[in-house]
Amino acid sequence: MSDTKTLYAAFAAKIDAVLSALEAEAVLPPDCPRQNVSVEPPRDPSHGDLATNAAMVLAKQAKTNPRALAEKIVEHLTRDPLIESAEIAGPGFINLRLADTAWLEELAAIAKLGAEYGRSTIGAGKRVNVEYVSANPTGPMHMGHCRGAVVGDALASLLEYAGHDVIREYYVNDAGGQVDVLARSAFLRYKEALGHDIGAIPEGLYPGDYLKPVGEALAKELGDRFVDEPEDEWLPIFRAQAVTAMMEQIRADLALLGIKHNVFSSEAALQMAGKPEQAEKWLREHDLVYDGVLEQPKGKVLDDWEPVELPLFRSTRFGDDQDRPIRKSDGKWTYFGADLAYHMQKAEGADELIDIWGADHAGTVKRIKAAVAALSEGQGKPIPFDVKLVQMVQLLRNGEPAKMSKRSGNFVTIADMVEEVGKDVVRFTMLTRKPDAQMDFDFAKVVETSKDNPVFYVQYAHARICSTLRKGAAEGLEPSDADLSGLGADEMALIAQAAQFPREVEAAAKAREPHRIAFYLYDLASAFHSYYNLGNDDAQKRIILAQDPALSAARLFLSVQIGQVLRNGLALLGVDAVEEL
RNA sequence: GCGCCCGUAGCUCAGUUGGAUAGAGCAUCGGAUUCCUAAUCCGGGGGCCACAGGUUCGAAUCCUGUCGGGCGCACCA
Repeated sequence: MSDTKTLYAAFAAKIDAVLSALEAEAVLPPDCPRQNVSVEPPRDPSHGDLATNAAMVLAKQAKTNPRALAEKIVEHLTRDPLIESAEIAGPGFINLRLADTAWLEELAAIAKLGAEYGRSTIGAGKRVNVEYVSANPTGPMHMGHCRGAVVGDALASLLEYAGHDVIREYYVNDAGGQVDVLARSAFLRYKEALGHDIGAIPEGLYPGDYLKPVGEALAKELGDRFVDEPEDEWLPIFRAQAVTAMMEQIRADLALLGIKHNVFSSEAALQMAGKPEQAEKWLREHDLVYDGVLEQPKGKVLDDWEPVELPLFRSTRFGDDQDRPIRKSDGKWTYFGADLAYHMQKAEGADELIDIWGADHAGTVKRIKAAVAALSEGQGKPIPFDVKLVQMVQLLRNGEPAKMSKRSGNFVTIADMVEEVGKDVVRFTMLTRKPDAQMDFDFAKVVETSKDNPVFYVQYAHARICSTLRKGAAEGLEPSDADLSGLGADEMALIAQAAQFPREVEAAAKAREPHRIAFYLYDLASAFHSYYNLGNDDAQKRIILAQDPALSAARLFLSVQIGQVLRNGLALLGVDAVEEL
């Protein structure tokens, strides 16, 4: 698809071609490494539209100084009609200024590609499994899950847009002790629904009201026959029912944020299928699991410490502090033991794995990465595996930290949040900082100063474009590219900003950092607002000019394309591109 | 005590994976609406990129150490 190659990629290719020509002329030695050669828009716009460091990087190999080499490169570049000027600056940068036709070609590309403008093929043929949220099915989604959910969803969309085949997966922890606690809590609510006085919810059980409907449903379905039965009789039934109910709740909560997974994997099913046993067997055969006794951790006093022999994974071989148990002393799997088998299961259906975890699990990254590396390499299919940590969100309400513990039953749910400030605000805010830095989310502040929220700024730019088009149509002016000759420097600058979108998509996808798209959209919106406001100082610069229909049509055409890029970016973030505010 | 993450304007944060004179928003000061949405725009002031070394043509970015904040540290998930 060379005809749809985006502008920055095309110019990078041109410079590459020049370097090849110089190799042919023996100015450069053959096959000299070029991976450090960059072609990017310079930070300072006065340096031109594009800059390359090629001369500085390659001067040594050419056995000359950067400026001398730069002159040779410039000589070639100036032959290109799309390059208006090429100047050598500073220590040896080559600054290029592009001809208007180059920008107008890009504008045409946006018009032609529409929603596909920005889509990349860098991930073609790669199937990536992104696992995110994976909250325990013990209650509604709360703010502690929110950031990882939004970041994971946006990352999945971004990778898809960059050409990957993406699996959006949720791991359901329906096999551990927490879901037994859930079942016991549901049992109490069941008795309550049948008219028994249950008093206060005992310490250690989930006190939240959200289990009341679950208890009522159980009472309706099962009647009173389990009320006086021993736990063994009812626990599996109550557990299954409660987990199902919680997962329905969680799916509904995620839907409020516009999040949908396509695979839900059950930990219980994984264990039923004997996957952890298979993994253990293989690990033991390769001396990666052995029976041993852990030492008491230093720096922490444990009253109830007892040395026990457990099957341990040799994670210390991979830089971990301690070897890690894969089974508990009762013979059941630890979370880690099941999790490593789960990762092997995911690896069977993907070329690459990404997990989005909360930073409170940072301490477990080494062991799981070690296990995946050991198993996948040992089984002949080394698999790239990345754990992205999202840092804690400190949620404040009226200046006071809000509790976010499920056990307390006193938490701010995602449903509350979306109802109060809206999906778009929640999503955009979570994506307007890099995920590995802590953030404060002051509830009251977001509500009060919502007009200062960047999401409105970007949406306003889009809405403004829509309203301008409506206004134009009312005056009989329609966007058209029939005559773009009236477009000048102001318009070219705006196109240049839009033209960066494909680069940003690729850079963000490579770095697995969806927040970059949010910042880019802010910049693009800002460029459009500036452009729009030129018309306030100089009436000739307004988009709609009744006395000049050709120029109006061209400017409206430009506006349509800017709106398109805004829509494409907002779609990646899962934020609506509204037509009116 | 150990491991991981972070430290950039008064505040909240970006910084194109090592590039040129470090940028936005809020706050502050000063301007722009008989005119396409002023939820916007233009301009001023504000910096030892926590600190100290190192790597190189070049460091906020990479390495080492120190200080400060967060998270975690047996068979909980």
